[in-house]
Amino acid sequence: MPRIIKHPDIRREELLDHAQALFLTHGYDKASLNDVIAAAGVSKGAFYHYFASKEALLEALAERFARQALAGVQKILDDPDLDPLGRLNALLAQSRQAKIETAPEAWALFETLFRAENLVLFHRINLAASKSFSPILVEIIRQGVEDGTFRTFDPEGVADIVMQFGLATHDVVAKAFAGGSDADMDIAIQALERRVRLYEIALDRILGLPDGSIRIGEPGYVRAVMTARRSNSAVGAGASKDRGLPHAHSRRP
Amino acid sequence: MPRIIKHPDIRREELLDHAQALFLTHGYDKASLNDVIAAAGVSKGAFYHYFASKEALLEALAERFARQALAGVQKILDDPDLDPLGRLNALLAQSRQAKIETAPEAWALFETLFRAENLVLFHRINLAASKSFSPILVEIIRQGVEDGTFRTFDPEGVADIVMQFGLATHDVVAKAFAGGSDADMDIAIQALERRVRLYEIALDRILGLPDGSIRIGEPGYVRAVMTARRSNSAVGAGASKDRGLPHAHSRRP
DNA sequence: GGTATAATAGACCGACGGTCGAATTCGACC
DNA sequence: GGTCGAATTCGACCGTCGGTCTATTATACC
Repeated sequence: MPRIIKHPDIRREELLDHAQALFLTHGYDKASLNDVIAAAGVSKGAFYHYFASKEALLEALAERFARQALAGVQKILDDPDLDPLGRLNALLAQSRQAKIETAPEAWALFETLFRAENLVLFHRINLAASKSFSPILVEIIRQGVEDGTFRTFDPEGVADIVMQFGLATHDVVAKAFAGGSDADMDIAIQALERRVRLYEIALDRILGLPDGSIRIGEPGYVRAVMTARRSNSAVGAGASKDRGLPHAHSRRP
Repeated sequence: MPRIIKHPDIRREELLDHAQALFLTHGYDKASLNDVIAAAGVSKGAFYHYFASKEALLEALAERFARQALAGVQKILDDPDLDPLGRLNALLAQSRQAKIETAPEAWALFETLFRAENLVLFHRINLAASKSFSPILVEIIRQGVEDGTFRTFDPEGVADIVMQFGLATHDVVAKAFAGGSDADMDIAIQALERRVRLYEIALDRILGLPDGSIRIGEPGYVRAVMTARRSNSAVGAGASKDRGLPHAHSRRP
């Protein structure tokens, strides 16, 4: 076996890239370390030179996600023309945008794999993301309270609720995909639109705003997301039961 | 090894009991099947006679939890004298009561173990519990909307939010315990009381009720819970780093 | 008492995450 | 350009894991 040496940062990023792809498509638990190093074309020793454990790899991946997410909203945070409500709305809109664009691998194999297997992965990502976003949201809400836009006594608590709603949306979408037929799909889409509207109004009221102030997404955006994904997965994944892991040996179900 | 035969239902419950204790104290992932069968005094063969897999054991455990929780609120559901708001409040009060009383093992070893390791376990329990409780909450809210007590267009969504708040409280409590010193503790308690009040008001407003209608817990209940737990754990668990699993062999960290 | 079936035991399996010492390459300094 | 220590890479190896399998014993029923 020829020995290949790359710049440490490159190797590390490569490992993260392949790990991300495998974790998203097959789940953290089911994608083995051997899968990851095989995909990355690297030996065990090399892997453990960069990461202390499989867990540490997960941690690093979650951090990278959070960092990217934070970078994605930097423009909104820096915009001096936005008032707190405008900033909050921009943030929510960006967050839904990110849900569509990032991690297309996950969406591609959504129906069979999403829920149970990616639990751990998403929890870690959300944990890291929350840690980054919580202070930002808190500051926005605090400013809004100060200038009289928002009325609440607990900015931290409201920030948590905002993030909860974000996660819950993700959950509900996942549940809808798990459903199945196209007829179910249509019902699910309507339920989701309704849910988004509910979250908007709930936030309005929690923040003491007139109904209709908070806008998570334009009407119809759920349908746009879901139909887009559906056609993607029809092309890429098909109905194959084969998980297609790069294993030398088969694995029992 | 002498051969012991017990009534099947007894064995099954015993296995669930020991699994529950081990899963709660050490986490689903870190408590191995060998740990479980050693604690229960049963062979591998016997275990796999009752459960198809470790995963199935987790599933059964979650279902048992959900069943017990449901039984715990049956009186509230059957009470014909309660109006929707009274029933919802009674349910929320009972839920917080249950959080204190059930699973004392978990509370006893809270600070070191709770969060990361029980992720999977709690997710399954919550999944099972949600499946049981969701229709109940939906029906209560639906009735409240019908008789004009509540004002919302999405009972299912509101029910989800109620359950989310329940989970979030659990999360926030966990985070507080992870803290440490008694000084932190006091700050954490105040933060929690504030959070509970926020959830109350948030639900009031989401349901279109006057502020102060929803009562999750009397003022001071958070402190009561946390100080009670603290003295328990001081007696039972101490500061030992030894995890005390019934292993024949040591396990690397 | 025989016999089918449920229950139990535990040796065994392949895969897993992780460790380790040896081998190779790189960068800095002379 | 030779030398040397650190960084990097390799892959055989380890103990444990969840799970399978065969054998054996208890139980229920005829």
